[in-house]
Amino acid sequence: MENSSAQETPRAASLRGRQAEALRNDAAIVAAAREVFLSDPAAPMAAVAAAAGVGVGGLYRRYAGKDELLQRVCGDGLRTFVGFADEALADTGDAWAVFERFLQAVVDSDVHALTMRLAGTFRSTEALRTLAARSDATVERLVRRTQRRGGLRRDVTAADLPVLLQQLSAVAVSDPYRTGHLRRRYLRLVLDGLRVTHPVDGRLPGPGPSPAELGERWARSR
Amino acid sequence: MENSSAQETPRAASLRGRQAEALRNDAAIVAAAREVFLSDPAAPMAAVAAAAGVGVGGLYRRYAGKDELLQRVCGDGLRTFVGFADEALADTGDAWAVFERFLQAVVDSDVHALTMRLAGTFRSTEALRTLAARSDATVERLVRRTQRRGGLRRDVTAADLPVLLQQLSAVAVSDPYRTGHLRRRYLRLVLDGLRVTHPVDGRLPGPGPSPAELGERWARSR
DNA sequence: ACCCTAACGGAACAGTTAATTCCGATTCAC
DNA sequence: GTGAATCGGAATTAACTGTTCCGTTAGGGT
Repeated sequence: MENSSAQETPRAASLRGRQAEALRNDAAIVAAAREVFLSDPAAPMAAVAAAAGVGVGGLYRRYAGKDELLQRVCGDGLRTFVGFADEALADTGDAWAVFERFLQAVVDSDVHALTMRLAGTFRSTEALRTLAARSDATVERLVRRTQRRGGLRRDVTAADLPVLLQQLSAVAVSDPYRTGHLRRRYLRLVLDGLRVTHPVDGRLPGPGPSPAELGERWARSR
Repeated sequence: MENSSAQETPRAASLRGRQAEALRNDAAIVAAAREVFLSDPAAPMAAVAAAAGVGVGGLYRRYAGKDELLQRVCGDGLRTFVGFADEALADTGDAWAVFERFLQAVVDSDVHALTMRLAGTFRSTEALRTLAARSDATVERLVRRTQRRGGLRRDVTAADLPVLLQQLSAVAVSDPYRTGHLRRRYLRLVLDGLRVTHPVDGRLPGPGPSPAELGERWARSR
């Protein structure tokens, strides 16, 4: 939806005619790419073009190749994610409620499915990795705060969150609307497992995911 | 591991020489297929052959095509799953403990990952669908019993289980051993969310997955 | 009105991947 | 020693998909 990273967007002023079409296409392409790659991370460029109502030529005029398009989409997703996290951290209301809303927002916006399912699909960039690192740091702080003041169980780590989100994003049916509903359903279940008002029988077994294990997904591929 | 459905296995008696090799290959192929397709449902036949230490020719001597091999592996998995479910249902011990062990076993044996990740990959068969139906019925009974006598929260349905298992099977790192550990970790989390000794704030939102939604996965493809 | 040019759509090209077939070599059974 | 069963893997064939190329179109400046 939004275009945080101006891809050399020409002065956003309202243009008309051919240039207006170009601008519309810019938006359509990113939106289409987001949607298409979301439902199939390995989708062909032609599928993106079709979804955007554009010829493949139009794609290549803007992006040097598939990698670049993927990086753009993935970067947008990561930025949105970090946005949610920052927002949550800035919210000093009830810690647990904030935490819940944060996950809710991430799940609803599908950002995580996007970012994670795409990682490993294309050559990552330094910028992307930096962004990911910042993301991790923010989540880390959020988790700690929620443990301290929000009743989040102590035996989960920040590294568990990406994995939990990844699991949630594995829930998918053909109807995107229903998919959203179902994900919310399982998120609630997970949240109930995460908040331990009354200590349950066992600590979570084994250590959580290590940075290396999470990092596997960001390894450069190809 | 086991070979419930005798694939016209020649009288299991100990043969020797060439036929012994053939028999060994039979086993190696199924085992290799299981392992390979587990880590990559779209793996090429050549990968299975290599893992089995057999030429591709050997594969095609036994299975008419990839579909048939996939059906075999998938069927084996489903049967194992049903086995666990039956076993659980027959166990009249502490209902919750039995339920926990059941999920534990399913997750550990990776059956579900196998069955679900493969569904949709190949042309299903009537036999497979029948087996799936029986599986559903058994799980349904198990869930109801656990709700009645084991403290399983009332707002989950039997249809939630496949989805939860699917989510768990989305947890995967390169090391299969660690993958098992991590899955157990998140299973515990889910279990904590499933058993509600103390009522939590909200009922699970929305209706659970409908049979049709679950069935999508079994739709014939290709 | 009339070109020039930017942008467009999509056909054609080239490289890759993977299912399946085929065949010469191998090895036991008799 | 010979034949039939089995083997391994090269060759074949069919799709698929990223990318390039080019003829067409339509603003917009004069």
